[in-house]
Amino acid sequence: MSDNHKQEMKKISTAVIKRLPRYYRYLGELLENDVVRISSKELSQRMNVTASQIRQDLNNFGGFGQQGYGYNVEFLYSEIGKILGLEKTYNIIIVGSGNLGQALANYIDFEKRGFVIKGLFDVNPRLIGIQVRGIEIRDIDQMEEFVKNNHIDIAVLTLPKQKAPKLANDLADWGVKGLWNFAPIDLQIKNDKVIVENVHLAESLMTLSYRVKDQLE
Amino acid sequence: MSDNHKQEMKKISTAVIKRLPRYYRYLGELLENDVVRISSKELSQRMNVTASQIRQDLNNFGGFGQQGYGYNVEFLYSEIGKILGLEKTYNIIIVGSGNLGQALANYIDFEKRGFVIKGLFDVNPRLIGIQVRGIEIRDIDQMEEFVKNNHIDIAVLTLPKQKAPKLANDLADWGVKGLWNFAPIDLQIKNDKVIVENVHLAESLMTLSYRVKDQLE
DNA sequence: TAGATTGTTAATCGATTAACAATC
DNA sequence: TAGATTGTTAATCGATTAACAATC
Repeated sequence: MSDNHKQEMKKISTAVIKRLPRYYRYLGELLENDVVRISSKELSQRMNVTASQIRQDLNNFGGFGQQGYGYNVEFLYSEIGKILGLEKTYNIIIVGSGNLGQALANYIDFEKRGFVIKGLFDVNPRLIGIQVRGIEIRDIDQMEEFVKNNHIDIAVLTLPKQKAPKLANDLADWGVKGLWNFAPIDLQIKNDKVIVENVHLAESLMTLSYRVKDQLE
Repeated sequence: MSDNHKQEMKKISTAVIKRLPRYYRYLGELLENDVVRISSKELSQRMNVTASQIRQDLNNFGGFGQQGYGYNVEFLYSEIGKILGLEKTYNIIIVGSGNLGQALANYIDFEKRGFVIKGLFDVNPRLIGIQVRGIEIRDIDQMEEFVKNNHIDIAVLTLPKQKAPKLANDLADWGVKGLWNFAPIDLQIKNDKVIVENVHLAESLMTLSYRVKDQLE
């Protein structure tokens, strides 16, 4: 409890939070390779960051290591998992069941981490009724009832940008806590408790072209 | 030329570069709405950033505005497009034609920006031969020849992480300049001229769960 | 105990914001 | 010309790195 309190006191910067999943990934790989302990120095060399940064980042959340020894891989992996909220289960719907929505629905890995896809929705009559991973694509008209009855925590928005703002606000009103937004737009949600995480693929590709353009023959 | 020189002198920070596509998006929307001019102040209010930051960011690349007037929307849009390399054409292949690869292949928007999908590849015999947007999925064995003959600039990696490191290095050897990597791994390419842009979807979802977890009932 | 390595404070570096002279 | 707004320098803020005492 007091630890939790501490967390809420000194606001963790987004820079730190965005590095946590990468630590988690490296620790998972070490775990798979039966590595028992690792020092910040060795991890920093593998990850190409400074040992200082690793220690600073972790100490935002508590002291997970031991002087003279380093960090126990299994313990640290599990602790970072908890920090990231991966010990919980999230009920998810996918809003927009086109190619990208279906691709995400098929990502088995998400389910492993506790993200459970409860429903898929679309407006397109040709998609409605189709099953993806055993889940039927439903008419978006049924979404309000579905969200309210199935305790949906997160909605994945894989739909055209025109439809995103209205639906995002509706979903927030219906009690959804997080939006994973793939539409190329900045959502303004009236309910300011709702968390939005954006994946702007087009923007990612543009930063690539920025760096590639001078290499072209 | 001297402008170009200037650019190469003072290294532009990645923070700036990652903001450019967002400016580009907002300017594109203004353009669609026939807005002719905009001041850094008004743009800053719409985008929820400081006017100072906008002016600083832009002045890394030159003076695109005019005192007392602001910025001409069409001109600035076009200039940022050039900075991002969007006036060029990039030949692309998609390596791994599962759900995500096919979803990206179907993204019409990329083609609009000059990213032209030339080929799709996979190891799975059940996928080979299928057409996506009129492009046949080929056996990955044919990829080397294809890359060398078709002047491929960018490869999209939508394949399992086990296969990514070897193929990434092969592609670099065959002359590919950029890798848009969706595999959950940090690629180490021997040829250090090759640019890697990562889209780690699982990590994005984890930063969402980090922020959502305390909101759960 | 001696050596290793953390947790944490202090120093540095870089990015953001503020201010304002230049100028359209 | 007067008002508006840029481009740019200076000030502030925050994030990263270095250093080291604490301690396993």
